[in-house]
Amino acid sequence: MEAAYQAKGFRLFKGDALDIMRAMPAESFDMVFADPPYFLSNGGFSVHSGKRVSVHKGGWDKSRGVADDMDFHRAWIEEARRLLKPNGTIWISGTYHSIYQCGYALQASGFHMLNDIAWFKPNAAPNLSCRVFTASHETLLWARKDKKARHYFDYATMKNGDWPGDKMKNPGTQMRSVWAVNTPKQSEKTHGKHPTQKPLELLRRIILASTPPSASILDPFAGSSTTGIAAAMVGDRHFTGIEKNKKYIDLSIKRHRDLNKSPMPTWSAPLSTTV
Amino acid sequence: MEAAYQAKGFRLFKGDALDIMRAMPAESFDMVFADPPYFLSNGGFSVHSGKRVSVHKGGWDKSRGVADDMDFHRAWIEEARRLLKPNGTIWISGTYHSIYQCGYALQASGFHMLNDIAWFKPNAAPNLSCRVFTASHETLLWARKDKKARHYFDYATMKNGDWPGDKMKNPGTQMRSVWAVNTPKQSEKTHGKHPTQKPLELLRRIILASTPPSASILDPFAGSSTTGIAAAMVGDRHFTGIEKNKKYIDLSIKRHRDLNKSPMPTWSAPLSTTV
DNA sequence: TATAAAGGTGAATCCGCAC
DNA sequence: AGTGCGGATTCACCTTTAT
Repeated sequence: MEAAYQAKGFRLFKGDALDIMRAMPAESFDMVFADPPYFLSNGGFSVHSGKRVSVHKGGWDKSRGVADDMDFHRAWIEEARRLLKPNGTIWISGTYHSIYQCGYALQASGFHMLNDIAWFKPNAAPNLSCRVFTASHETLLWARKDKKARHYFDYATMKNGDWPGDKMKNPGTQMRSVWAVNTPKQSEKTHGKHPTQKPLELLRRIILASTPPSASILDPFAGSSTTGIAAAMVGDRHFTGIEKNKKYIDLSIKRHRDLNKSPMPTWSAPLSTTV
Repeated sequence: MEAAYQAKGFRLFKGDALDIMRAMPAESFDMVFADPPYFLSNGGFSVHSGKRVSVHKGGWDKSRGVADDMDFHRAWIEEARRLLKPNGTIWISGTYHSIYQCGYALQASGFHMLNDIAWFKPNAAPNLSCRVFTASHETLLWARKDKKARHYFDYATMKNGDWPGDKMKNPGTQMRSVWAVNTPKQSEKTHGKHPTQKPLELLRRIILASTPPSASILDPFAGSSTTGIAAAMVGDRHFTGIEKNKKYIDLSIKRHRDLNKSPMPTWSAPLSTTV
């Protein structure tokens, strides 16, 4: 299996997430960050793959769409579990369209939930229908491989670090399960934009919180590789991304090359290494 | 079936939620609010009921506890669905221990998710282990019976109403999916306290948002009946509560009688009826 | 200042099955 | 039968922050 792009601490594979994950050796990663696609079953996205085999044996879903989506989420989550080191952790982001399926699949496949995070987006778009509340947050799940495992958590950096723009974070107190982080500004979109692109600040926080230096990180639905860019900016992390769409592979490569043009890392080292 | 307590717009049934729900006629309620128990399967709480029959046919849960809990949630959620009027809605509250199972069961049984709300608790207890983020929010799911239904939503009151203490709510703008509401203060606990007692302010918001005047509301896990007390304070709502524990039935009755001692309702009528 | 908080960790203990 | 191991449970202790 050949990488579509390979650089120091940063490699990309082009293709189906499940196929490529299955070709990787077990227990390869310290952390997985995944922002899985949703609306698999109805018109919105056509991410159906011929390789998707139905493993859903419950049959009590009244909605075929929900059951199909659940098959998909169970499959990639179990594969991610195989690829994680014993003390590794997984992050999954999503809205209510997919996060309840992912959360249940996570717990059902043996993961032990550590936190669910409400990522509050102060600059989210208003609701136009005026029939529901304005969706202004997204959920992040954080879990370890099983109840007994010992995960990494940089408590000191989370508590004492600098978290620009987060009005919810009281300096010098514990970081809570609600984070206020704006969605990417125009300055982060100069290369073009993936539809669900995450802010670098969000990934910075996730990487610093849950991975030690030299950790290896997998993002099976990499998009424009915000996870990898954030890892490179934090420094001393090994990123592996999988992305099916050539356009986003190219965008990822461009973002990484542009990053390396500027010799100085954008972010300082984790606070905990100096305290 | 006889109510344990009956007053104007407020009645309580004592017993198992599933049993009592099954004895009620279909399409009886405009709204269901439920804060279901969790940790059903392990030692923490002994809420096991001999009546619980395993209907789980999937078998792909690696954890028996997760599968057992899922059986329970599926059963009461399907019963709640039967009891809802066609345009009725359901609210479910929970932490990550149960909310992903509830959310998936909701979607799998045909409900259409309207919102998930992150209820941020600014005064939540700190985390003692220092191994994870401080859990300071709870999730509320809001869904209607199916995709085609037409639900009630008091947009104007949510947008323009007075929401004391919520630093996230910008006056005169749409209400968002993140709410800041403190957990009950001592003044609300004078009668004693249910372990998961919700603040009246939270239920006030839920009732005003999702029920018109004269609506009938069911809370199958009523606890100390915060839902019913809030409904009485909002006014012109019919509350039905189910609670298994005599201690909380008694507490509920006491709260309701004390409320009626004060002749003036605590809250003014919904803003939208006067605007 | 004392208190409360549906807490998390990890070592010790207990239990049940395999050899 | 006795030993050994893995899995499940128990419990003392860790340490924080809003009120």
